Amino acid sequence: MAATVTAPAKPDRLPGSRAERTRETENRILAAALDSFGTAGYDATSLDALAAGLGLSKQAILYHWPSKAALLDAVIDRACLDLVVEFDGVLRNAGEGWERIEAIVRSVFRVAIRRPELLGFVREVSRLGGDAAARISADLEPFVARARGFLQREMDAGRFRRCDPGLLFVSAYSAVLGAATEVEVLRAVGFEPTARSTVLRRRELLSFLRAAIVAP
Amino acid sequence: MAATVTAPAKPDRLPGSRAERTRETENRILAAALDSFGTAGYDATSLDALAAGLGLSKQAILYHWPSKAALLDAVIDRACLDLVVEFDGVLRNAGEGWERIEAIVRSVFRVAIRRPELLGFVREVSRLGGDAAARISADLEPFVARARGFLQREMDAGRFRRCDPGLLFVSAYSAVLGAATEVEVLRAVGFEPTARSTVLRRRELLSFLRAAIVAP
DNA sequence: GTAAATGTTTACCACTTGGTAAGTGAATCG
DNA sequence: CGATTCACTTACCAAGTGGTAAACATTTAC
Repeated sequence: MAATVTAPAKPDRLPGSRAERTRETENRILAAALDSFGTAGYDATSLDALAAGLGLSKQAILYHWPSKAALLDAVIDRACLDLVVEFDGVLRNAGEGWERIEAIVRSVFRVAIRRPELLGFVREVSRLGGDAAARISADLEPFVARARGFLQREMDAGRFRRCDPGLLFVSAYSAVLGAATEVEVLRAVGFEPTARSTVLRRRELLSFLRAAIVAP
Repeated sequence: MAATVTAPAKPDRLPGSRAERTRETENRILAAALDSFGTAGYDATSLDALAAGLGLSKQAILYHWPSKAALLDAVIDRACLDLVVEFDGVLRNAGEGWERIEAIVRSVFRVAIRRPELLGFVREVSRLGGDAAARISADLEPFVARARGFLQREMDAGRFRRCDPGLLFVSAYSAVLGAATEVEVLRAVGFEPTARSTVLRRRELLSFLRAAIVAP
């Protein structure tokens, strides 16, 4: 199962200092790798295909990272940074209680539309298990801890139905990620992944979550 | 990313007619393939490793199925058969309304404990996309249709909160499969996948779903 | 009992994989 | 300007990959 990697052609001559151009190349490699790992999968992505899609040779990639596994680690860190930045920004401007969950769900769906490979990548890494999964867990741990604390406080305040915050988190996480990414299952129940149906899904998911979470 | 396949050693001499032994061999191959596809993944499973784990040569597998993709198709059909048999049996003895959902969720968790590779395999196939995903969709379509019909009837009867049955199905499907299989995420929120914690998870998930689904 | 069908093995192949070694032209630095 | 570091390329390799061809032993059929 091989993947063909497409990416914007390499700009013949980049402006900027040497260090800047290097960083730019690394960014392009990370972006292409994230895309391919997140859609085709890690195993199905060869360094050759990745490099070819960038107009580079495989060894150019292995110059910046010593191995494919090291590249994966770098992509994980980058992806988590993107996610945390996105969510932090959203949460900073979000209200209280249920509104915060609504804001996060909207944010996840926005990511699912604009950068679907990012969510696919999270799935893929947790599927791979091992060191990679441990790394992504560690990267996202602060965010997870924050979410749990939030849920706990809301329960204590009587606004959310009382239950185990960790398990509530997992249930909500799965439901959100599933509704946002399980294209095949959605197709099976008759939903083509169009923008219109995505809006519908988001609304349904929100009322589903609201019923499940908010105290009656 | 390679997988080592372990399986019960090949019995030196099987009793029964030739046809029976052939069927037995095919069953062993299907079981080992399901296991490895479902845990290590399709790409990470080589026919050589699969065969070696069974005490066979790769060509023995390619005798029964002409290609790795054909083997995958056969495994899909087998896995879906197992699932449908399991769920049909459960539903035949289940009550009405919410009890049916509770019965199914218990059933999924039972599968998650006794045959975790089976749920992992469903995930893996839907991740692979393409023909394989289309096949599993087709195989499970009757079951999905039945579930949707059930949800619709319950809504019409006023027992379930009214919403789109297809999207409710996806949300519940994701939440259940996630709680049952997202080991890494569970670990991240502090749950080691022990039998005890699984029981706890099931209970929490049921109250989560009940709150989300049953009409107030 | 012999011939044919069947399930399996050994041998092999073209191709891809991640990774190493060595070379090269350009930017940077003294 | 010359030396050196840097970012990369070409050449190569050993280990696997799925798959083919042909030989082989055992059942089964006649």
